[in-house]
Amino acid sequence: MNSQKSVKSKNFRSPIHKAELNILFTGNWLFEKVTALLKPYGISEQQYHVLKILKGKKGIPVNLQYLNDRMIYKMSNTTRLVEKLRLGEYLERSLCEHNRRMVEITITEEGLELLEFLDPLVDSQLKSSFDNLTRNEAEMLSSLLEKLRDD
Amino acid sequence: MNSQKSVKSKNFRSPIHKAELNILFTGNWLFEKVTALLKPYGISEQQYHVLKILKGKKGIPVNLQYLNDRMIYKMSNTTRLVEKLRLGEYLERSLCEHNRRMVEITITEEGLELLEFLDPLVDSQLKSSFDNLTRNEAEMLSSLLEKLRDD
DNA sequence: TTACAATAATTGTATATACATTTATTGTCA
DNA sequence: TGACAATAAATGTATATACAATTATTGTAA
Repeated sequence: MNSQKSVKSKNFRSPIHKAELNILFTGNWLFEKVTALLKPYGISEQQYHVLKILKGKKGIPVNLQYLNDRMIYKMSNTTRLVEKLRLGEYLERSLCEHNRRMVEITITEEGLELLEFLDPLVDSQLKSSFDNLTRNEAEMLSSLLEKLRDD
Repeated sequence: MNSQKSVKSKNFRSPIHKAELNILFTGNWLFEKVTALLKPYGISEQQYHVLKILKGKKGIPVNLQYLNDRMIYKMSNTTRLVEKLRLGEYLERSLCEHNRRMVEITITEEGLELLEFLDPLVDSQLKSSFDNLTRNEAEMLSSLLEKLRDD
């Protein structure tokens, strides 16, 4: 197995190389934790993320691009990912009447109920994952990462 | 397309949720950059990473577990990933005589030459990706991420 | 020494993902 | 209006990944 808790390499060529590996490792570390937590409920991290976005829209329909722009990983999955959630009846998808190239996606009551059950589990796991950081440190982490990605 | 440059959500439930998304987005953002850079040369980020590890060992053979422990993503790929690099003659794999359950993996001259060509490309891209951060900020980022993952 | 547990790697299989191509619809301008 | 570009989503296909099961080898204890 591969617990991914430490970056094993010791002698980095530069702080940049070290930071890069730390970001990649930590991202995967967090992703695996949430994935493992959701697995028994037959839902992937990506699917959970989509439901959260839909819930955030409070019933206002969104199209595929809107979801795709907010996904952590890439396009083309989104069509199939949404289809899987639809088969589970966690969301509904219909043609947009004003522009029939687009679809209108909304979360269902079942989807909201699933989130009501899953959210406390995910939140408490996330909280314990971040146990080592203060609120302030988490904020500093965010601002460094945002500064890094800034144009 | 999905440029992944910004975390779109504005109203986070907590600094922890915000930091989590920032880590995942930034990790993927960096991963995609390196992947795209390496793609024309027919080598994946993961394969590049394996070659870097082997080069770091300076000829001392390693087994699959050693590689796997240092990979960003998971096991079982490692066998096949190494096999692909072997087919490209970038590494050699042989049975360990002292313990024939294990394999001994070393980088070849071709592998080293490939790195000599790719490293400057990857390094300069990484440098420009981190252009927004000072050396100090990159170090702070690493220490925050290491503190986060710490047991 | 032999049976059985532990270890290292491989293989099978289902699912996920990336990328290019295609289909359907709408916008636009000659 | 009609031709063509642009847009939104779906589809085909190759590759990557996750996970379980299997194979081969070694360690160990009765």
